[in-house]
Amino acid sequence: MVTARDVAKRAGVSQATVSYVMSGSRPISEATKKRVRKAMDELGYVPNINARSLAGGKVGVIGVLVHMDENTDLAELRPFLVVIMEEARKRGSSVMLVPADEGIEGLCRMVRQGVVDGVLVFDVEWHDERLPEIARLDIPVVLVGTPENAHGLPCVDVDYRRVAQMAVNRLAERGAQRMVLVGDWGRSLDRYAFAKFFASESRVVAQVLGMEYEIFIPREKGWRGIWAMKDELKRMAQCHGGIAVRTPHALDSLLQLCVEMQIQPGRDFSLVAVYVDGHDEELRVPVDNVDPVPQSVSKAAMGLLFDRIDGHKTGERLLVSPHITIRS
Amino acid sequence: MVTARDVAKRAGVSQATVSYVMSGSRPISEATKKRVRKAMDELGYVPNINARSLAGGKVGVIGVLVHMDENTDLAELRPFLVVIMEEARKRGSSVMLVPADEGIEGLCRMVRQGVVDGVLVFDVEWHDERLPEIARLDIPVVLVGTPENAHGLPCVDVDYRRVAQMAVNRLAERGAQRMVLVGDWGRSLDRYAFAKFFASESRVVAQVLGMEYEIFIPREKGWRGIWAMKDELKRMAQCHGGIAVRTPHALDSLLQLCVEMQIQPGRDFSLVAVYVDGHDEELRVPVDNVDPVPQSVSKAAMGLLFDRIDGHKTGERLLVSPHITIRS
DNA sequence: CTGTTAGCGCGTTCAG
DNA sequence: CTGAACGCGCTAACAG
Repeated sequence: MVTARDVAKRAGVSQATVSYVMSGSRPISEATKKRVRKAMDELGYVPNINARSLAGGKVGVIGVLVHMDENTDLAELRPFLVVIMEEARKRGSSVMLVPADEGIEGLCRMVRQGVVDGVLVFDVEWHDERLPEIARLDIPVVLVGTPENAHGLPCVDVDYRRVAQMAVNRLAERGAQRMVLVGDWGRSLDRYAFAKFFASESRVVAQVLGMEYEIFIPREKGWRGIWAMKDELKRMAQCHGGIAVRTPHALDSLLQLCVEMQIQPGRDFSLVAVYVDGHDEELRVPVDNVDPVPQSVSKAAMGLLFDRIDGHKTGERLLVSPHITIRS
Repeated sequence: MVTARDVAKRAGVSQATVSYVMSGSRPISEATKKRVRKAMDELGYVPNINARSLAGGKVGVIGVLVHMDENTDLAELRPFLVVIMEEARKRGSSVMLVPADEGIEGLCRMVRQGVVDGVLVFDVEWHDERLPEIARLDIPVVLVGTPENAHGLPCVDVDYRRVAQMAVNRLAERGAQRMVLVGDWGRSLDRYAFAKFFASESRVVAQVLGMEYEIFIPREKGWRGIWAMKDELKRMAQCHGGIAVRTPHALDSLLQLCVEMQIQPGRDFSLVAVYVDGHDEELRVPVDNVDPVPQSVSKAAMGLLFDRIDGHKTGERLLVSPHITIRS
């Protein structure tokens, strides 16, 4: 293993100088900097992360706390993860997945072991019992999502109110007098802020616009849950109502149901769904969508996290604007 | 931070003794062991991973090299990841995702930095140019997949030949005289061993059983690619042929096409798909499936990896048996 | 501007 | 069976 001492020897400086060249925490003359850099290159030097962290430096690892059980859809996590890893790499860090299913002991252990510089917390619930403990951890943390009480932790989320507004407005534009919101199986509306406020805000907007408003929560997982919407769908087709779908899975099933019932979204009723741009390629028909911009959300979250890690206490709360695409 | 020295002080022993109690690398009397353990619990002691690794121990981190770009389906990775993290946790390790899209420099850096004890390599291609370099890394590595030349690295994979045999046999059982293999968009058949051998072996089996054999590779992503099978599907319904589908995505689209064309799988033609048990809940109709048992594969891979990490050089190659479920 | 030195927390000798 | 002492590679405070 090539150590900093080897580099120092080769560059004819002290080992500490090598360290300062890397961290920049002390002014070093251009000449020596260049010599040291050259020596590093020639020897293929890579600083040992463990030694660095032991001596009080950064580890270069970001922890990402996520659910990983059978019911979670890792596909939804993908756009977040892609950006997170990209941003991490830009700053010379790596990403570590921390499963959240067995409580946060794992997280606590990792933090106390000194494996991570900071943590991004996903799947933050509206009433999230983990937060007090996480807040006590005393390392940089950013929540992705919105809890009722953040316990002083910074949050980043998509502006769920605007998501709802955009969706409902679109249905109204298309002339719907009546709308149904299709939720997600197995998750109570009150569990996550996004679902909660999407529902409440869309109800408000619908009311303001004089639309009838209904919520449909599938009682079963997958296709069967949506199948139960059959009658509702027929009704929507008769009155040319509007349907707002909150998850890609539900949308897929709904579209299948439409084919089966020979009902055509866009013609027989209006349809808006919340899904990430790009998912439309999987769809058989164009469906207007509000993109919850996971890329922007995670980018913002990483920005905040690295600010914290670097010692700057910046903003506490960030709401990212979604955007809508008309495809029908 | 609670250190081993603190524990030692409280237990009335030396720091070294604490270390020995943990590693078991030297016999310690039951009495002192108990005292030390108690002190650890009372203080909430967690050994510092960085110090441990610096002193020559393990880091407790497993790297997982995966593709993370727009085209990869993270959902397919989930069953693997779930088991990997479970197995890692059982052995007191954590899991680190290493993106493979920008080459393996990232991996090399991490290994030399000493961040990981071992690496699991996913998305191993048949001709994989990364392998020589990975082999030179000189840390425990296990490949998940099958390359033409493993460069001495151990591999774990599902027995793709048996997958093909099971699928084709099932179609034959159902009386199909003609079969079509539906592949995956955007990936050449020769890129991954699984696709390659699934195709070649199913062709062989079909031939032996006297079936006509055809391969269909979608030319476009998502729904549109499968749409092009329209005529073929009609033909299959006429002669009651069989279709074997290699990916869940293609299966979903195919089922939609069936609804649209009022063709019923199981009645009008026979259908077998490769998908993980559990995905059937998302399906509108029951479809026989060969489960490529990602759980078993990753469990085996982790077993091999930890053997390597612990210094035992065990088996070089492991093929895990798939299993078929008749649902129609 | 640079060199010297003292730890960081743990594993592992070597004396007892 | 135990305890003191050394060193892993690096950062940061202290001296020039």
